[in-house]
Amino acid sequence: MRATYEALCAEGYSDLTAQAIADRTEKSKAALFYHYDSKEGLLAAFMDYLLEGYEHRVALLAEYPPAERLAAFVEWWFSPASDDPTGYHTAMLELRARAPYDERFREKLRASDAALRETLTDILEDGVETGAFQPHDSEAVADFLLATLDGARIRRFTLARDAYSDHVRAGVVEYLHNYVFSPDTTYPTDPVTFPADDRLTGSTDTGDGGGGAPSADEDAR
Amino acid sequence: MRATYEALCAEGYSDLTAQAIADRTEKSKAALFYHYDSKEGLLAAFMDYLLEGYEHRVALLAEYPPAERLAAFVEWWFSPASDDPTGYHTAMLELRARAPYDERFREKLRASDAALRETLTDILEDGVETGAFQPHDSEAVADFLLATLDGARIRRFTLARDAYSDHVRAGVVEYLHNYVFSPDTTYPTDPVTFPADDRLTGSTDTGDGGGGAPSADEDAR
Amino acid sequence: MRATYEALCAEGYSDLTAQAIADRTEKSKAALFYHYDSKEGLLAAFMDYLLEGYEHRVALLAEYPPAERLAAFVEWWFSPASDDPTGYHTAMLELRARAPYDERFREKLRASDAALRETLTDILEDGVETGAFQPHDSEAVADFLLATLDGARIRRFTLARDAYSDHVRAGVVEYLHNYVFSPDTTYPTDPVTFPADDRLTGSTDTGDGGGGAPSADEDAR
Amino acid sequence: MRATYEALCAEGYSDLTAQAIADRTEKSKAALFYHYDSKEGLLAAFMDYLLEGYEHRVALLAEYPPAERLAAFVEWWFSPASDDPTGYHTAMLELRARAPYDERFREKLRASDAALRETLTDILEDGVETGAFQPHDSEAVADFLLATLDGARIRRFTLARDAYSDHVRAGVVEYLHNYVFSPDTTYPTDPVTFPADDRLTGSTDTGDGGGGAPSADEDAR
DNA sequence: CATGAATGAGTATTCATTCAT
DNA sequence: AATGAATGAATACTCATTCAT
Repeated sequence: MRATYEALCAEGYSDLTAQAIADRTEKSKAALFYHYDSKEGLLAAFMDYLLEGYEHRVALLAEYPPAERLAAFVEWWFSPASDDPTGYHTAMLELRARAPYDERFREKLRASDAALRETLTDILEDGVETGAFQPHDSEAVADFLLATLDGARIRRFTLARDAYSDHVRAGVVEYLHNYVFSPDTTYPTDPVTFPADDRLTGSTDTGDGGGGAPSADEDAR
Repeated sequence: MRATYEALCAEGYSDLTAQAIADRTEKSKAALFYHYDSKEGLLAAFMDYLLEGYEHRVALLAEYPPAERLAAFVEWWFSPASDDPTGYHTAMLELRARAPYDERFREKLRASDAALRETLTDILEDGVETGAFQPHDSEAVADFLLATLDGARIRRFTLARDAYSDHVRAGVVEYLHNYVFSPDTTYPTDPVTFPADDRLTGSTDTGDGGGGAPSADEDAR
Repeated sequence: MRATYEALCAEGYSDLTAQAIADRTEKSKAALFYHYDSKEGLLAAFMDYLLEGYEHRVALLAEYPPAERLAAFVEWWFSPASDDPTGYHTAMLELRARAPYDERFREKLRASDAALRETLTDILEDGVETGAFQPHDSEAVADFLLATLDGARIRRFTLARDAYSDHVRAGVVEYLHNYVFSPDTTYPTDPVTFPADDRLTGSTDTGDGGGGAPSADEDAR
Repeated sequence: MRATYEALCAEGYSDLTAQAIADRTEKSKAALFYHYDSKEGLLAAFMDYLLEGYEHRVALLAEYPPAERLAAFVEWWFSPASDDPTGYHTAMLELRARAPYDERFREKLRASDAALRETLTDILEDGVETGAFQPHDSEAVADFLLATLDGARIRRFTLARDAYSDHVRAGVVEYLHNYVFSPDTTYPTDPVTFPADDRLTGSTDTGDGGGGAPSADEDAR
């Protein structure tokens, strides 16, 4: 899985070869095909692996108050990828772009999207319950936020124009204050960091989160 | 160019072969390489072609009042692609995803993005001038809107979940009323249609707009 | 051996993989190589196994009168394979075709051929002794008959033209009457059935013959 | 076609690789796939090529009297292959053995078989007309003869026991005298040689026939 | 005995690109 | 300007065989 991750970052999806993955392993290319039925099968497994990781990481935030969690989630999309900024997200974008042609990927992508939406709606509903958020249609808000955050991230790394991000972040914060937060709730200036997937990053630790290379595609890695 | 468009729609970017393009031409594959230095060069030319088309089409809207133009622009992103919904957008997304690996594409993409932003800021500033819009930071608004619209479209066709779009559109309209429109401006219920690129669609004409398969990537086709 | 037989029927010789054989076993593929030095070695053993079976089955006919045995032998070649008509014979034909390239197979094939010829010459000589057959060169007759019968069977299943068989059978019967049978001997209308190899068929028994899927290649299975 | 022939002789069918064919060409392996859609397609074309050759060669015999032609045909099956005795026939046998698995081959094989049968029935009927042959069922005789001749040839080269051939030939001649020839017709001692396919043999010439490597499978090369 | 894991050496096929004509 | 033919370099996937356990 890790070799797959690294190869994906380095080569991108469409240039990804079985050899490139094997090269990042101690095993041979043939070993890959012994364990997975095909390159696609391997990638499907990889997507499952990412999703599992995402769900685990989200769970780590459960204790925090809704506003804090929401901010952590939002900031996560804007955080500069540490290791391989373009690499991973680009690869993931290619993968998303291939989904329409591949049944298997489409499913995985949907599952990841569902996970992201659920994360958001959970937070939003929690907030309403605790009174931190005003009553609202959590599904609608989640969809709007995801579109904006997803679009912002994609644009950031495909256009390599970090400047855009500030405008979008400001817009999002404003939106939240206007439609989501209760009058006395404010957007946390320095929220918890959304935990990174430390199975993929060279050496992370932390317990409170860690920086990592946050990001969430439909794949919600 | 048209053959390229069709091949791209039919095969997707990563499956696109020089042969597939030539097959949609009266000439041979070798002729492609006589006129373009490489497959990438051909695609770069195609992106230029799209951009030209976009600029021409935007110009057609110049006469309309700002609110009308803004609504036309917004709706354009949500319009269901008539001909080949997935095909074209998917291909374009793949292409965008490849940009980080290709200098040439990156440039084209930036140019397209600039064109889109300029379209928006032009409209926004026009609106402020005519009083239809309240004073605001047009660059910030443009960036926020583009992120949201782009994200919404990408998510629509990669996840094939049309439902999302309504939530996003509603959010955008709300946003416009809150931050852009003057108190007495309202979002046009049935705005002009953003003109389609009739060089690529079977046979369009119109002057007022035409239906077409609107869409605008960073590529602003 | 049985797994080998089944795999051979199902896959044909040239598509036969060690895995396919192992799959029809309770053991692993590696176990195959523990017991046999190579795939070819396994097949060589299989050919021995077939030959043994053949010899055992021929012995069961010893009691019958020569004309009866001869007819049983002849009819055997024309009998429609019950289970897997094409499968087995085809596989065997492939195997025979590979013989020229493999010393080991060639030997086995010769042994099988020798067994077949001996069966025939035994019958023919018995018949001369008992007076049922006229004096003749049993070796020559055996060779002629085997060529005809072998050719007929091969043509039947490679061309899938059952019609041919009747012409050949008629020709053979005529030949026998002319050159082999004594004036008062006639070709038995309903001779004993040549015994099938009940180690390979689902569950046969019989002593008097049994139906089975008779056939005899040079391999004389 | 010639490279295919040579590769087939040298490697056999199941070991036949595209590379092996290309190696016998001045072109590259890729060139093979430029001209043929697949290895199988190439072989299918090869079989057509053989059939064409066969038909052309048969035509060359048209002038000879029936008995002469019949003997030429019969002897052809017994003629020792000059160039590559085992090679070619073996390869063809493998190919025949693969036919049950391949629609395309099956068709070609049937066509070849039909050509062989027609050759025989034509000769037989001609003979009856000219009075050289007694009246008989030419289809039945053709089927019987083909089975015997085909079986004889297959057995000869898979068992490498030339001795058998004499017995079979004698049987065939006897059969012909008994069932086909008119009382005053005799089997020509030294008939015309069935023409070889000089497109495949290194350097043939002759006009009367030439020795070549006669043989006729269902493939009737 | 048995096996899960692993692999080296293939194999057909693809494709952007070239080039003689 | 155009092309049919050709190709080198890849690429996913296969398989008989090995081996540590």
